[in-house]
Amino acid sequence: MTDKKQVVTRFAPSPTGYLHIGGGRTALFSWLYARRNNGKFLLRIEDTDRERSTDAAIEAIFEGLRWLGLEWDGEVTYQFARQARHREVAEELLRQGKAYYCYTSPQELEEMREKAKAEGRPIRYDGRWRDRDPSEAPEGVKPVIRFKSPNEGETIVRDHVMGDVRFANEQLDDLIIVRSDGTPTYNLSVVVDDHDMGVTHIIRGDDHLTNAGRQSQIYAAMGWDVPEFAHVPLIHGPDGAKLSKRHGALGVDAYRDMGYLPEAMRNYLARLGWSHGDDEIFSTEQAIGWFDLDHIGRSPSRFDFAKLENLNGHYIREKDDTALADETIELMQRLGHWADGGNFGTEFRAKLIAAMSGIKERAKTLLDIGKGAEFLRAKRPLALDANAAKLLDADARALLARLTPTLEAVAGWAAGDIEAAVRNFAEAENLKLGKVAQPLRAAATGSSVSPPIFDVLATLGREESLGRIRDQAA
RNA sequence: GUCCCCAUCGUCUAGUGGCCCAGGACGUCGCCCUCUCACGGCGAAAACAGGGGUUCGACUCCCCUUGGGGAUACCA
Repeated sequence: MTDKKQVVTRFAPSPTGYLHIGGGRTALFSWLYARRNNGKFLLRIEDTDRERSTDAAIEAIFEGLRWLGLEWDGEVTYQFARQARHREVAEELLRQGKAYYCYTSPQELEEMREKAKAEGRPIRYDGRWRDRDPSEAPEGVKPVIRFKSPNEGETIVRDHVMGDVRFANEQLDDLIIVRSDGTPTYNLSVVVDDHDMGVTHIIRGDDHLTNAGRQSQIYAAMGWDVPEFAHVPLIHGPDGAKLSKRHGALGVDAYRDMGYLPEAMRNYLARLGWSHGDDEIFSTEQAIGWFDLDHIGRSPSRFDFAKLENLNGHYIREKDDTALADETIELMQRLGHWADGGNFGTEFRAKLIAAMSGIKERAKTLLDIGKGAEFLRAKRPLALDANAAKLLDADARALLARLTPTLEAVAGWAAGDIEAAVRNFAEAENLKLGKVAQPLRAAATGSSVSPPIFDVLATLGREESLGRIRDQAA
């Protein structure tokens, strides 16, 4: 017990679609656990289903992990490429009498299931070839190889999340480890790969919990050490049903496109199903320092956008203005929202950065920042939204006309200069500041909502500001 | 059908027999701040699924019921 092996975790997605949020979280947990223990975090692509695996999906998985900031160690392992090794193990099992050829046809299997179902008996293979002599093999039938699993006793999966899970061995039938076409199946491949890769801790979705029992038996048959297991409950949708593609399960790329920050995603995902006391907001470094398997919850959780948004808003407010500006421009352009030929030159970027502290204060996502920055891109004469139009009634326009000379006379154009002038004006007119500020805001931004109006005017610049105000004055 | 897992506010969760007539966070609702909206501050409503045990004492341990979820493939 003294020579503790280095911790090795892995993330093993099958490339049949984008990297969904549940996968992202398991990857995060595995990554955190490896980093926490100065171990390695490996990536294995389970591409043995040749029909459904695609290169695009593999790329999406890489992209998703990179965006989440989950760098894996070493080379990526492709399971399909290791077929020969998997078959080798199957043959070893065969040699040791721990596996056997089974000539049962799919039709027979089907009948077996029908019958079992009709009689209300458990649906599983009856082991008809388990002890039969190979000489009885029918002509021309390509056999599968089945694992000879113990019939008596029980298999215990010691799970860090679920505790000890016991399976009666009679429940576990002899599973196929090599198909009739000679290709190995999942349960064999995972065991061989995890063993060969030196994986010490398997952290994965709890839909694999029953597999863990079967896999434990294979480890035992080969005389290999069984790794530590941690089966994490799945994430459900807002309606409580399993988060699936039909249920609006989204790829991590979708979250990026919605303007969420990776640091916020990491924080949110870490907190979803895992806890460190009452801590809600913590950095990735803290998560690495704190992460453990014992505080992963056992019950499934639901994905809550409202909380993610709140967290994202927090990280946006914390983030550097320049970085935020650049990321927003990148996102808006990639999404085609700002592809209208509007200026994205250094001038716009500078204005965006200057206005950022005010804009990010009221943004929950990068998309919100984009929206909040519209007033910087707007061209005269400004289009007014409904609220702004309502604000700019005849009285307000007259007020702006009276205000204009005051503004023209402002010496500097810093927010403080403008504010002082406007406050004096309001006082002279015997008006509350709001009565002047709102029409001003409507004229300057075309909206009833914006960052503090004097900041807005300052970043807009003297000429542009006065122009916009004159446009609405009457 | 069979097997396995789960069950605290609407949601994420703290809680590992007495510190809990249950704490935090998001959301919701008030109030304050205020040039709008936000941010921020203060406050409120809001939960131990039900029933049996065990115990001097159960949110915490055991059993049952109910309700969710997962697995039962020559998919992974």
